[in-house]
Amino acid sequence: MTKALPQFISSLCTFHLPSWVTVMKGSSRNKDHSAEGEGAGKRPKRKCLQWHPLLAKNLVDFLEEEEDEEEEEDIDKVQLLGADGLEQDVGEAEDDESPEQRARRPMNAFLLFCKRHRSLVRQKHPKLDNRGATKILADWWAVLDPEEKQKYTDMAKEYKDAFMKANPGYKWCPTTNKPVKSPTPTVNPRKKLWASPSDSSRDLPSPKKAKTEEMPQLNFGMADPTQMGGLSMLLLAGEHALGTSEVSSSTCRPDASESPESSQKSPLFQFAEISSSTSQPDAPSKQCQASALFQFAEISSNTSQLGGADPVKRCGKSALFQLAEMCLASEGVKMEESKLMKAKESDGGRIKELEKGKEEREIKMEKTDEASLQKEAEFEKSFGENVKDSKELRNFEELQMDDIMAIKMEDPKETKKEELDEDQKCSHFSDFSYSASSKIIISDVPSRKDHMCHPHGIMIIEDPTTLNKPEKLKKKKKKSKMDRHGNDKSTPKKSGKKRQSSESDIESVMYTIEAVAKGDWGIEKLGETSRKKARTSSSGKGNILDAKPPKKKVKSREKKMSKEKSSDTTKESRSPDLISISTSKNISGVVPEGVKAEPLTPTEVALPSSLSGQVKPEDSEPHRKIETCGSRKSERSCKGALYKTLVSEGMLTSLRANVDRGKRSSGKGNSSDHEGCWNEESWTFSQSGTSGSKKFKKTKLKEDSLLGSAKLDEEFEKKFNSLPQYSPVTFDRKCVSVPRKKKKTGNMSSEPTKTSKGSGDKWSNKQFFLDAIHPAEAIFTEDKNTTEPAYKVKNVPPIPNTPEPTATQEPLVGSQKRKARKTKITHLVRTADGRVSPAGGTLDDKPKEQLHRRLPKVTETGCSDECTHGTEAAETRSSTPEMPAVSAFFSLAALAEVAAMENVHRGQRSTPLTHDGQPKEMPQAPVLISCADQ
DNA sequence: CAGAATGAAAC
DNA sequence: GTTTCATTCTG
Repeated sequence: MTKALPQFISSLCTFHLPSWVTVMKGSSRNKDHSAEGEGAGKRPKRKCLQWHPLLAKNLVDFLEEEEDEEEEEDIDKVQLLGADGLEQDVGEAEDDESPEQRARRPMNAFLLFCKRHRSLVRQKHPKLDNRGATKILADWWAVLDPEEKQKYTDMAKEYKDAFMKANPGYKWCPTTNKPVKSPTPTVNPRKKLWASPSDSSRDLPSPKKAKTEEMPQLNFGMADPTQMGGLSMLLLAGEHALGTSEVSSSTCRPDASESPESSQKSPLFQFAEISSSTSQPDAPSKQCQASALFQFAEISSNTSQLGGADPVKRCGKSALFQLAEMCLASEGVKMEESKLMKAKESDGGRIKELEKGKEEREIKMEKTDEASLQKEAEFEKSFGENVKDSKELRNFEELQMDDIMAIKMEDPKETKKEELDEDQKCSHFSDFSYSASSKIIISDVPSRKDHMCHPHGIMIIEDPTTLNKPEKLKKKKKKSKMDRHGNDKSTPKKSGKKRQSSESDIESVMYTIEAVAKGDWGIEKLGETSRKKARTSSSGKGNILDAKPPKKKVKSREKKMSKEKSSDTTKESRSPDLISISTSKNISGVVPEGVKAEPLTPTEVALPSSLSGQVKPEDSEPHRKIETCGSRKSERSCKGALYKTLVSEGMLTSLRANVDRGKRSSGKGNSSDHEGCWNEESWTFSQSGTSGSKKFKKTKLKEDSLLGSAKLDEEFEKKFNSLPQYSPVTFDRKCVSVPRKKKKTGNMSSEPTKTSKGSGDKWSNKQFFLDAIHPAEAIFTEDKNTTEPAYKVKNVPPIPNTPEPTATQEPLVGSQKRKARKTKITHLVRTADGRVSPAGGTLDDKPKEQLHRRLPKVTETGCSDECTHGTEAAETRSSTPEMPAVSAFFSLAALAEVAAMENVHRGQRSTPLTHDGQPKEMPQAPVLISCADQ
């Protein structure tokens, strides 16, 4: 059972929203979903948070129920489930179910590495089975640069520490005692759940925890408020969501504020602490921890349980939640802004940016006031109505969510109507979104600097290289911006600043966005952007692509809104970027004058909506609806918007997931093109993470977006994502002579097959290709190919690794025996193939030496997605910087993916692989272009 | 479900 | 020193 459940869960996770949605509809069935979503038919994998016991449980419950009733009112079920799950999680957390739930022991460095690179390996060697892949991974690991390795080791340690904190009593494995899981512990003090705060809290006191060392360090106390940024943001968001009451005081963060010590600790720690600390307060604490799915469920359920639900909301991670918040955002905007301001200030955010942000804020504020007032009024009304309908929904968010859900549930008709409504909604949304965007911008800027906010963004925080980000952004947007600039210049105030420095670029972008936002907000000004969008969209052939982009935009906007509040999920992060991008694109693409403020008429506003609507026939009507938008419709529209957003997102997530999976599957099976493309993409995504900034990988993104999983989870993921991912090429290179064979492990005798396989692989192809190009140092070049630009730089930092490290590394420890044995053997083999290294001794000397050259991180390769942008991104690359821009990339990447997907479906693919190593880029690029330009 | 890998913990 | 188990999935 347990296993099955986990997979199931995992599958859900993968699908996330989409799956959810489907489920909602009733189609569902996990398995089926997997099939659908995955397309390739791969198994659902569970990426999500397997290790999260709670999640598992919840999910399971959730799933089960869904399965059972599926169609019925999801909400109800969800509620039930949610309630159960939550309660259990929270309350029971500890003993809880014991067996299955026991937290999984934290992964060690190698496992992390494997997790992160397995996909790559698989891509490279589609034919290999996991075992083979594992072997290769082991080879890579062996070759991996000490420094790089250290990263993983550190991460593992951190992870472990956090884990331990969360589950003080956790015992790894009772070696002999198998009962470890539930039984032994009787109550098991250790729940192992990351999230379960209660547990931790409880556990902490009593237990000494396995390792005192860790314990002492970690105090429950929260990090400093300032540093807490992210958390504070979350909290705020949550509060905001809840009642929006006076969060201001909370800025610092409600409960857990305490130990400053933790401040320095890694986010994971903090989260752990927080979670633990939170646990005490109440049930609410769980919220955070609750899995995204769970949250969703709850939300969908309407928050049937007010109390229980609340907590969840706070987390606000879930996309839905955020979306809901978006709607509410209008209200909260002011509040948030003030908060943000505080937070930012406290953080000591950027001066310039802050200033700008302030200015913007002010502007917003003004406009916002007006717009917000109206909107608020509408929303309130809608909410009120909804409340009635929905019953007891306290939170607007919940309400909205419910509505959405309900909508989905209700009927196709409804959906259609909603769609229509959406148009109206769109108009509203556009406004909101704009406002949101403006806010977002602000928040983003500071956030980057700060550390905080975005859950994912956190990663970014640390990196000082905010500059890089800007650069990336610049580059990415430059194109569009370039155009804009001309226009923008015309824009008032800030124009001067914008360009001046790289930062200025970002700023400029922001600016443009803001300007747009302003325009939107200020009805007076009218959304220039909206117009633009409309045009763009209109201009768009109305093709699917076109249609999607608009959606995305909408989403992004919405997300932005949400961000403000929650500033959480990766999605959000993306969305902002996307938004910005989209906006920029739009702007550029659209009329230059747009910026200039021409009053938008409602109709125009409608246009965007129409865009979205284009897909459907009803587009024409939007205008009318706009009029109606007033009360209910606004709400409905909102819902619809949310719904769409969700769907779209879900689509994205699913697409990504598919892509990921698809790569594998496809890779195996067929089209090299796709594979290449996908692979690269995946890389890219992963790559972005490398820098340490948070990059989102597809998977993670997926996860994040949908789940908004527990903070810890998120943190973990973020961190995990941040871990550098190396391109296979690198390894190959490192290994070069030796390596490949190694990989094959079987090598001589056994497995030529692998090699042969490898050759077959895309990668191999690429490599070959690369090799051809740059025989000697293909590696770097390879990267280049993929990403072209940046790699080198990274690589450059050559590290003089001396052979020593190798030797030093060698020190086998622990399981060394096995290792030694195996390794020796392996090595021998390897040596045989390539060079002979001392059989016994340092096996890897050679490889290591080679390795020493650092592996270029794959990071940027992903950029390729966006082609144009890609290069830019690559630039960012070099130092594993924070890659703030990454998010943007990501978003772009996501878009690209989607586009690619579509293209694929269409069959348009540009010739993929044919080109050098850029297969993926190629295809994507066109797509992007289309999207962007159009 | 076994199994490939590594690492860490618990015996 | 040995045994478990963590992740990932194919066969």
